[in-house]
Amino acid sequence: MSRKPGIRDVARAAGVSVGTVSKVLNPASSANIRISEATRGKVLALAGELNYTANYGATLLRGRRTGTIGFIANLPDEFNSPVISSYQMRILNGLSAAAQGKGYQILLISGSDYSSFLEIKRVDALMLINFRLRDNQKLSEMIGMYRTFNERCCPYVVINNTCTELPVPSVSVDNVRGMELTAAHILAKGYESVGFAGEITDNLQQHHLERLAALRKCLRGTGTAFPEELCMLGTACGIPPIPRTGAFNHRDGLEAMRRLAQSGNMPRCLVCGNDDIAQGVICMAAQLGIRIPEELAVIGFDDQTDSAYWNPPLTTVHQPLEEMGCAACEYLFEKMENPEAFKQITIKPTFMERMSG
Amino acid sequence: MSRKPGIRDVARAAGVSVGTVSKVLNPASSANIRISEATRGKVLALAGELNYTANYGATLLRGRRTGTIGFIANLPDEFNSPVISSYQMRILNGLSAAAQGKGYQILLISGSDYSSFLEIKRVDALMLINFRLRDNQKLSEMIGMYRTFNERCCPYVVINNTCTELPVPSVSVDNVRGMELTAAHILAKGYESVGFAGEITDNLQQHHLERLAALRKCLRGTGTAFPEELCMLGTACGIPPIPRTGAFNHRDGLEAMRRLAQSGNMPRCLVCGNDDIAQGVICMAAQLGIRIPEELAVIGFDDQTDSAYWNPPLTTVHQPLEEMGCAACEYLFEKMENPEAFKQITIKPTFMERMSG
DNA sequence: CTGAAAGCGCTTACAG
DNA sequence: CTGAAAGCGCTTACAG
Repeated sequence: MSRKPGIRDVARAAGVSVGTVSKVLNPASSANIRISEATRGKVLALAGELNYTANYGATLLRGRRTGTIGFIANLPDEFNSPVISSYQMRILNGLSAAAQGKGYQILLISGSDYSSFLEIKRVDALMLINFRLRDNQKLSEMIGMYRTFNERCCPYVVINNTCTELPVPSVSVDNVRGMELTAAHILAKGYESVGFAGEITDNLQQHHLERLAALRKCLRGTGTAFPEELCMLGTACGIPPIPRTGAFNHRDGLEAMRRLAQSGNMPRCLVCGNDDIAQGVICMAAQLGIRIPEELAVIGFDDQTDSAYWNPPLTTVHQPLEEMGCAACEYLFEKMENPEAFKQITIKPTFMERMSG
Repeated sequence: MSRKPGIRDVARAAGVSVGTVSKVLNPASSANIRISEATRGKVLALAGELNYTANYGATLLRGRRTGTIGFIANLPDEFNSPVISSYQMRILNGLSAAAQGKGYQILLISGSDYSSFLEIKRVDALMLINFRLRDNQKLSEMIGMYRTFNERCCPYVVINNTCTELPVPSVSVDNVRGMELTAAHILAKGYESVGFAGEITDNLQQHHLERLAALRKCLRGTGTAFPEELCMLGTACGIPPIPRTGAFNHRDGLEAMRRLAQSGNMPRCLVCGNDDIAQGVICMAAQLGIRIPEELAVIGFDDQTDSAYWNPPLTTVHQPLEEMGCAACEYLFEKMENPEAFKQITIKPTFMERMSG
């Protein structure tokens, strides 16, 4: 129950000054300072014996390294939920693995004033996941923050973002490439008609829009039918908006599938905005007695950790989120060394052909 | 690019002393101190204008609140992976929601020396997820740590743990209750024979063992067959151990199902140690042409966030992990107020009847 | 090679 | 009601 030992306890026990103890324990910052082996040994031994570890607050106040990276786990207000899903988790896992190697820990930041964490020196760097919605209420606020970060050379990085207003250090998946792979697969399989299932909501994620546009471009002139009425996303498709629950989209897939079946105009292949939607689609198809892949091919996007074990195993575009988290973390470390470093990293997805399409 | 303003900048701008600024900005700790409205207003205005926020290191060094809760995300060495899965994520989401209300953030701690984070005052409290394996190499180490924590009245809490050696503050799911609900369902459905699919490995999780034992007890004397040879877990079942990949168990389900089918001795109902295993089981059943639930009923445990959207939607025991994370967090807050507080909370699971069994 | 001392940016008794 | 001053536990020039 005794107080945790401080540096002066170690100093007293070793019969040296606190300054000497500090020098022994921080060899890096006192590289040009020589300490006798005898003293060093004594101090190290006593520090170990007393189980001494430096007070975090004092270290912070003097040094500059917090040893922590901030991870912004917030979802947009529209999502109406504090819950993070497997998408963020996979990025987090990549970040975590890279950070661990350098002795860094992750601070999960919630609340809106992210930038203050950097300012008050509670974290050394910031990783933000950007859910870009078609209509982003907070865009100007975010841009202001990015601008300040850029001016001050703050180490930050944004995952899956593109920002036309100013250059933002980022790690992003190549949506166009993902759709090229998907289109190539569709053509190889010879599916004669294609539909798309995205988020059924007014303010959907830009990613779904980008993927749809890229797929449309790839399929143009190939003879594959890809009509507007087979694209179930947004609100123009006639399905009432589906309230967001966290970062989950299963219900969007359920409803898209139901509507498609009702319409009697079913594509041969349904490309989904993400795996969640594909899961909803498959679930509803089973209820409706539509066989996958014999009657309907289903293709996802993301490749969640368990997509290979679905019934049927999902054919999908693998978004290497773990790698992306890892690459983002390495960029952050580089930026801490060299504040001028600026990168926009694009990661190529791969195509996972499995059973669903 | 100018330096971040400090308390003395605010003091200078407002024409008062730093002490006064501090008092204005920390009304709680200076409750019995009166400050004139004029001064207060001036200080507040200037602080806002300069965008002042207290330096974290200095605050820590003086105060005692770090405003952060440590979350131990480590998996046992056997898991051979730094990856956290949706199980931990759900607990984290519960913790996060509760912490947010009090302005606390979560520090994801990896590495082995958790206790030092508490000692050096880098976190105010610690939440540990305990993966209890049948043979826990680190048990004595953990017990030593728990003992120290208990002696010092440290705020810590363990999720899903029971420790016979000493009392540990905890939040745990009631496995027995979960199996009572499962058995009641089996009897109501009239399934004449039952099997069990758990982890196929030497050193499996205690939870699977407990659930199996509880189910056995519940089914005894009911006329429902529950023979040893239909229990696919551990290594006695004859399946070669399946290497762990993170916290995922899909392959265990795959193999259990394959073996059961090969043996020609298929139960009418297969209870699974968790949802991952159930997913593997369903996936393999589909490949083998075994219809669920007509030929084989499958029941899981956990109720993952997407289990309701599986094909078929999974009948499973809902483990309220979010609530558990939340309850654990509230206990932690209580413990910070009152170091003597000691709780062992048991949470009752509920049964989710869906389509798979 | 080692120690005494200043100071990081705050908070908090203690005076007035 | 406000200020001057000590001190939280370290690190780091600066002497010696």
